[in-house]
Amino acid sequence: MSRVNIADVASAAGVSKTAVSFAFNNPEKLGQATLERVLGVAHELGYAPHPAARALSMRRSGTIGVLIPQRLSTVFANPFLSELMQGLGELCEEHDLTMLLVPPLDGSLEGAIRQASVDGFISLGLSPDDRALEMLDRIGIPAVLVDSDASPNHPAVNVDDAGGAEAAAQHVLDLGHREVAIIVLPPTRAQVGHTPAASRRLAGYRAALDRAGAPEPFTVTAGVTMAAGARAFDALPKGRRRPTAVLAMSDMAAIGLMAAARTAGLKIPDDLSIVGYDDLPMAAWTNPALTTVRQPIVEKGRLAARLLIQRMKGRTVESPAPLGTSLVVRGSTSRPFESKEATNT
Amino acid sequence: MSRVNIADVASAAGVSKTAVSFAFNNPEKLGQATLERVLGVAHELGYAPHPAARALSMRRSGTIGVLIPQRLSTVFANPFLSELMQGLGELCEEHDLTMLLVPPLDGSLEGAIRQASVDGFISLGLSPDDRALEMLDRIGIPAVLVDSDASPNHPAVNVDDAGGAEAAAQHVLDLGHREVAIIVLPPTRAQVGHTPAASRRLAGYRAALDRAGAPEPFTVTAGVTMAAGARAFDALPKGRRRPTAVLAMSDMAAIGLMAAARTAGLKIPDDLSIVGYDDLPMAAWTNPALTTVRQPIVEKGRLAARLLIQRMKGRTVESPAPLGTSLVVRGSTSRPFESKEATNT
DNA sequence: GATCGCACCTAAACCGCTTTAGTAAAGGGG
DNA sequence: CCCCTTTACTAAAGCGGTTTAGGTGCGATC
Repeated sequence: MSRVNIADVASAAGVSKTAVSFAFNNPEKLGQATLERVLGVAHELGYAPHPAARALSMRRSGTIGVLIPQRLSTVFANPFLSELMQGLGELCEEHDLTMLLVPPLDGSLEGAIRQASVDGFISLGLSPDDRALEMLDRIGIPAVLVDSDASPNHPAVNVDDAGGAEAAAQHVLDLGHREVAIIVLPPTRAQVGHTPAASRRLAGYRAALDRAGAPEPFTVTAGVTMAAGARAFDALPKGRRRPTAVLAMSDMAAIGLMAAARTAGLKIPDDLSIVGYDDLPMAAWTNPALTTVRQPIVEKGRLAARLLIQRMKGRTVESPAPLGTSLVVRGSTSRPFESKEATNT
Repeated sequence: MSRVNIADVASAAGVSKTAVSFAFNNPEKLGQATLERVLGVAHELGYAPHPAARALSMRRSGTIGVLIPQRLSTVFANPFLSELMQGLGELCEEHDLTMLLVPPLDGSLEGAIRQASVDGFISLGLSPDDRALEMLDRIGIPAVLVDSDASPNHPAVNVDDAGGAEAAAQHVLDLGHREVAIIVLPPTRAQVGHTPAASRRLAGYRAALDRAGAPEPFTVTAGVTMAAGARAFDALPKGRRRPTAVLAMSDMAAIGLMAAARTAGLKIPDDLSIVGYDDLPMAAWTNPALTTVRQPIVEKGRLAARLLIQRMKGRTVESPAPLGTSLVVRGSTSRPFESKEATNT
C-alpha cells in the first residue's frame, strides 16, 4: 500500500504515463474526454506527483535555499531574520516558490549546501573567503549574497553600513560624549576577523570618532541577543574613565545592555547613552525607546529575492547600490551627565 | 559544461558508478586504494551528488516541512513563529534535517503540500476539518499538528490554552474589573469559526467571566500584529459603559492596543488594564511591561519536532498532554480606576 | 587440485517523473 | 483518390543517483 504513482493512474485510466503527465502539465495536448477521465481517475486514486522525481526530471525544484551561517536556534532569536524573511517571503509567494532553511550540517555549511535541493541560494553574512562560496560556484547554483562583499560570481545586496554607523557616532559626539564604547558583532562562523557588515560599521564609527579627535574607544564583542548585550555591559570598564555612550552594532545587544545597565543602577540616558543598529520593531517599545540606525531589512530581503529570481531565469544581474540607512533618534541618548551638570550650574 | 555527475566521476576514476556511490555511502565496501582514488577524483572534479536524484532513489529527502497557514510576509511579523522555529530548529540540527517553509501556493495549501519534497510535516494551527489534512493522509507523509485538535491520524501538540485564558480572566476579575473586552484571533484561513487554539482560549475567558457573573464581554477580532491591535482599540466602545480591562489572545495585539490607547490619552494600567497571551520576549520590554499568559513556545516546537522525528522512524506516537501555561503579572494590569478612587477617598 | 569463502568490484534494475520523437487515424485540399 | 496536415496519443530515453544480485580472483581448506 505504497504511494500511488503515475503508472498506477495510467493503467487505471487505460492510457500511457505520458498522457497522465500531460493531463497535469500540458492539458491542451489531450482530448477533452481523455483529459477528464485521467484527471478523474487521478483524483479518485489520490495521486500526487512525487516532488523529487519531478525535480529530478525537470531540473528545477521550485525552492530557494536560505543559507544560515549560525545555528537555527540562535539565529531565530534575532528578529532581524524575521524581518528579512518577510521580504524574501513576499517575493517567494509572488513566484510560487518555497523556502528551504539551510543551516550548517555537522558544523559544515558546504555539506549542507550540496544536500539542498534548491534552484538558488540567498546567503547571509558570509565573509567573501568562506569556503561555502566556493561550493556554490562548483555546483553552479545561482546565489545572491546579503550583508557580504560582492564576489565575482554573485551579486551582493547591502546597506550603507558605514554611513549609518558614522551618523550614530556623530550623534553622540554632537551630544558632547568623548568616551565611547563600541559593541562589536562576533564573527559569524569560526574564522578570523569580522563579517563584512561588522567591519563596515566599525569603520564608520571610527571615522567619525577619529575626525572628532575622540580618544580610542573601548570595544567589547557581543552576539545579537539580549543576554549577550547584558554580558557586554559587565565587560565595560566601570572606573573613573568609563564610557558615557555605547554604540552597539545591533538593537538586540543594545536592549540587553540597557537592561543590565538599569539593573546596575544607571539611569538611561542620563548616566549612559545607548545607540542600537537595525531599528527592529521592538526598538520603539523599550523604555526609554532606543535611538538606533534604521536599515530597511524587509526591503533588503525583497531586493535579494528579486535579484535571485532574475538570476534563476538566466539573466545576469549586477550588485545594486547599497540601500540607505538613517539615524532614528529616540530616548536612549542624551548629553553626558557631566556636561548637563555644567550647564545646570 | 553542466554539473558533473556520478558517471563522470566513475569513468574518470576508472570504476563503476556503484563504486563511486559506495565511496560516499558505504566506504567500508571498497578497498583502501580505490576509495582514496575515487574520493580524490570526485573532489578534483567538484562532484556533489544531486539531491533530488538522491531523494528519489532513497525515498528520503532529509527535510521536514513546516506548513504555514498564512502568507509568509504576515506570519513572520509575529515573533511567535520565531520562537517556535527555535524549538524546531534545535531538533532539526540534532538530526541533520533541513526545514522547508510551506506557505499556501496560489492560496492553496493542498497544492503546496503535494509539491513539497519532505519526509514529514509540522502543521501550524490547522482546523481539524481543513482539506490540507486530507491531503496529508493521502500522500502518506507523517505529520504532527501544533495548536490544532488531534486528528485520528496525527498527534497534536498543544498547550493548556483554556487554563491560561482562565487565569488571565480571573486575574482581572480579582482586581475588580467587570466590563471586559476580548480581542479574538481571526480565523487562520478562509473558513468559518476560529482556530482550535482561539476557541479554547475564548472558552477559558468565558468560563471565568461566567463563573464570576460578569456581564457579557465585548469582543473584537484582531490579527497578531501591533497595527491590528491598534485598530482593535479603535473598535472598542468608548461611551459610559466601556471596558476597563482587555484580554488579548496575543501579545502582539495587546502591545499594539496599548500603544493606541496611550496615543488616545489613556493611562495604562490606570485607565485600562491589558493582558496579552504568549509571553514573547518583547512583552517584558514594553512600557509598562505586559501582563500576559506564558506558554512554552520553544518547548512546544521541540516537542513537535521530536514527535515527528519519531514518526518518521516508523514509530507510532500518541498526542502528549498539553503543556502548561502560567500567568505572568507585570505592569499593564491594575485595579480599575473607579475602585481606586473609592479606596483613596 | 578442486572447493570454499572472502574481499572487492560491477551490471543492471529501479526510484517516478518529463519530454522527445514518432505513429495512427482523421480531416482537408487538390 | 492520394497526399499532406492536424489531432490524439504512446514508446522509450533520459534525469542522477542507490541497491540488489551477482561475478572475479585469490588465499585458505580439505
